[in-house]
Amino acid sequence: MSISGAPQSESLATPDDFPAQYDPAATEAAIYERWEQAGCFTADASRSRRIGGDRDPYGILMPPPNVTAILHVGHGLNNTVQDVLVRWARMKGLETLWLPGTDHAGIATQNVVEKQLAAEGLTRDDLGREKFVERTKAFVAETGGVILQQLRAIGASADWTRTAYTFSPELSGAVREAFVRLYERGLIYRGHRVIHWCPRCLTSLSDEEAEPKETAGTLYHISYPVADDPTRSITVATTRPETMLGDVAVAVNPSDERYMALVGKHVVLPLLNLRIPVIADDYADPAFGTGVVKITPAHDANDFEVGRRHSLPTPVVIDEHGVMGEVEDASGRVPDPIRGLDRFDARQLIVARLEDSGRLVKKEPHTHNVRHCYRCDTVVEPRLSDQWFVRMQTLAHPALEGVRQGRIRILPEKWVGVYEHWMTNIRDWNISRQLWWGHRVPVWYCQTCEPPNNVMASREDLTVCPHCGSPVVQDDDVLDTWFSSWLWPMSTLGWPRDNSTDLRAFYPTDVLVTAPEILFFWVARMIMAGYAFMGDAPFHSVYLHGTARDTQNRKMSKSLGNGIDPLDVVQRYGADALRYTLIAGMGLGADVMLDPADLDKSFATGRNFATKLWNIGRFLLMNVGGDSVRRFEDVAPSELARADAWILERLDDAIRKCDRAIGPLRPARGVWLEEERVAGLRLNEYAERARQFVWNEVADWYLEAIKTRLLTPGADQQVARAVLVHVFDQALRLLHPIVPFVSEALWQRLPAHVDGTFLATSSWPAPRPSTVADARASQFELIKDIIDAMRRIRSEYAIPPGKMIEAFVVATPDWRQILDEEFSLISRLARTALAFVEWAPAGPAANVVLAGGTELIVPLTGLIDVTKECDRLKTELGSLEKQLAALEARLDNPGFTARAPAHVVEAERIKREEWRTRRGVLRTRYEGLCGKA
RNA sequence: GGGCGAAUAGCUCAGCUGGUUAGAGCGCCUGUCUUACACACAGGAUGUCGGGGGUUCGAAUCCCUCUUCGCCCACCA
Repeated sequence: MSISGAPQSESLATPDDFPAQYDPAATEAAIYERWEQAGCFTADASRSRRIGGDRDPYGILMPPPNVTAILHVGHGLNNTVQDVLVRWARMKGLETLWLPGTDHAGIATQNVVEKQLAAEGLTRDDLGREKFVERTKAFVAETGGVILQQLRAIGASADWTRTAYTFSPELSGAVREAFVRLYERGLIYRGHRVIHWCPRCLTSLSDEEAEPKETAGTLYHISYPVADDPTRSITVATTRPETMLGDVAVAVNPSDERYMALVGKHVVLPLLNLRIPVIADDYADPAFGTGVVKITPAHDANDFEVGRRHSLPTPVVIDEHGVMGEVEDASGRVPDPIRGLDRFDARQLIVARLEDSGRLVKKEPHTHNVRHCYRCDTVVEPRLSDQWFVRMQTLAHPALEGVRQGRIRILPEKWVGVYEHWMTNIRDWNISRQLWWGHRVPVWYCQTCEPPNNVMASREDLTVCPHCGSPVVQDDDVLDTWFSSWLWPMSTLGWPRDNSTDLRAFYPTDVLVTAPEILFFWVARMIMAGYAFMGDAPFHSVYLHGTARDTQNRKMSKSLGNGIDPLDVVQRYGADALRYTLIAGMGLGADVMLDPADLDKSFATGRNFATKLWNIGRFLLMNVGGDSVRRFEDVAPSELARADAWILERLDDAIRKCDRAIGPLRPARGVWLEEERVAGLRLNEYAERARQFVWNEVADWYLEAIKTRLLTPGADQQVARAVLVHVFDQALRLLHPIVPFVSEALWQRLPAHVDGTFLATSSWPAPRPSTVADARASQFELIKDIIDAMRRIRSEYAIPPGKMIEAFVVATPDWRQILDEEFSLISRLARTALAFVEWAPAGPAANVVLAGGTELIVPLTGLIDVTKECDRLKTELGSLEKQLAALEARLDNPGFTARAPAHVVEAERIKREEWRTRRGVLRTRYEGLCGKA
């Protein structure tokens, strides 16, 4: 079905153009195109109040997916959450910017292109740096950003006119500016130390990029004979025997009495027959292994520190590829059969040799953490090298305070502790990568000048030295991808241009939505950059959502093959079904469980809901059609029927609850107060209340209640139509952020729709000002109760659905009149005729006591077996007695009446009276029917 | 090793500051093609709220402890 084209006069639905099954495939793409063409998602910076406009701004920055990525369910989840918030804010009347973009993803993209080259039998070295970068650029230009197109299919209402890219000229300028500023502040330095190195990607990695994985390894105990006294030896324990070729000492704890006498003496390094000293250092833990630790400064970060403290040499025996060799200061340390071996093969050989020479004392299984490259999973090798580092401690301080003082909140709150712990123990960030794909380190070296003039960080490319005029060369390294990502909230808005309109209009933004995995990689660093460069946090809320998992609780991933393709879901059930299912199934921070093997079941919730919504629209249009409808605003309160009053009250309640679930737009006073700090962002609660309203209140009750009125021409018909259209319009608004497509499709067909207007840019509903409770609304509750009660009784006694029965009502005159007026409604929905009596007739009967003491009596003569009814009454009476006894005991308890809040006690008293009445009724019936108990 | 979190219906989970008879979706059972919807309607069943102890008039909710899972951090070679 196409929503465009058809003039209003023809919008009266026929079964042909309005099938019972909603067909998202025929609807969604066209709607999205119209939104985009109409500029619904384009933010107008000039309207931001911050630069003199008429609206409060609202901003969300899309976590940029890798430029080579294709959409997976994690993206779907992440972007759906953002889209719900953004659409909500937009409807709330804020000038809303959702800024999309991609990340050039240094290692990841380089790996992809290298794989392509490998398929052609080439390496990056065959091409050379320049050509390789050209090729990668071409690859990105050709295939990159597919994911942004895919995001449109799930309805993402991002401002595509502002799409950013971390490697664009603008953002590259920001990267360089940030680097130079930090360099000038002395916060970036060149460090010579042991860092994480990936021997496959041939680059260094930050601590965060080297992921620890628990591994079952072996702890080898090796005996090192004491020099000059071959009868004695000490035993060291290591998991990496191959590094012993680089040993320069063994360390014991200075307080360890076992080895005190040996400190200052030497031991002989097996295999090499090298004399190395025994040193005392606190690093050695007497309780671990043998208490002796071998020191290999070039191949272990801790050993490096020990070596530095004791001025030890740093022989390098493993090269950049993870192959054994005398790389640096290691002359004679790598004997022939070992040289040229891969590190793991070398381990085997060395262990074998130690075994042969009797030096291997013991092998014991040992599980420990081994770090792996986060991009290619290769075991990371600690490597001594020169890298660029950012001093983090000064940057961390304001970012830590920002969270502690409530400028920023992190939800769910359990992550606050994790954040604080990381921030207080923060270590310097290795930002240089030995890659070709990325922002080149903006540092130039002059061969002629003396330090410190020979090293220059510059905003502009340099060719000659500004000091001496000789040619300069640029640093070969590129920057960590995250060094551009951490500037995202600023760089995408135009930083460092101070006069950037977007920056002034939208910084700081509002909510950052992402997965907890990148809390340190990205979120914490963005906060630090925000304070460092803008003097303020980049957002006030961090929403960390869960992960999509399969039925075995495994994270969905490409490598496990247990993923769900969101586009597949969109194609089968529609984007709305995908979105609704994800939102409804996701508590704050909780994981979403989906079954990749049974999409039908996984997405039934969303699909069914979209269909239900569709059918309500279908009902409305079949009844109201193209006829003119009275404006709801023109309907006087006195014209409203009880059902109208009731549904309007439910609508107000739904709006309030949805608003409360989504929460405050931002902190009321700029800083989160204790009571609002955890408020909102409960999107599942919002979805649930909205669903309840539409399904359980509008569809199940209101629609059923007004069917007769809609079919009966007259003034009341017009009232019913007006209320129905109004209520459904409001419901569509309420649901639009979650199910944008079907809601828009239906909204466009509402009788009063003005051509060219969109639900996406219409206003969010507001509850009516709360007034005194409408008595007629609560009267409708009683009618509902009666119908419910009748349905239960009918079902319990297996009365055939078609059979009309009669019930007697004992009620006060007020209620009697109300029920009399609603007779046809009750009789239609409960298939029961009501007769009014002063007291219950004799004979077997079912009865129910309702609000206001109204008693409903259904004679069962001819319908049931008396013995059975006696049993049933007895059981019911029994359980009532029990519950009543407990209730009475509670009310007799002086502690309860004294300490419980008054309204609780009052409620209990009322309940006691109701139950006592009910007990009396049941007893009378029982005695009348079955004799004395 | 340190820190944090979770355990509620067959499954996935709500249940916020302790207070009517603990809820939803999916699944299951019974009935129904009731003129919007069988992707529906009406009704129904199922819970010692992980075990134990404590605080309280009152505990799924607060405290302690145990068990089992999960997450984060950490240089124990």
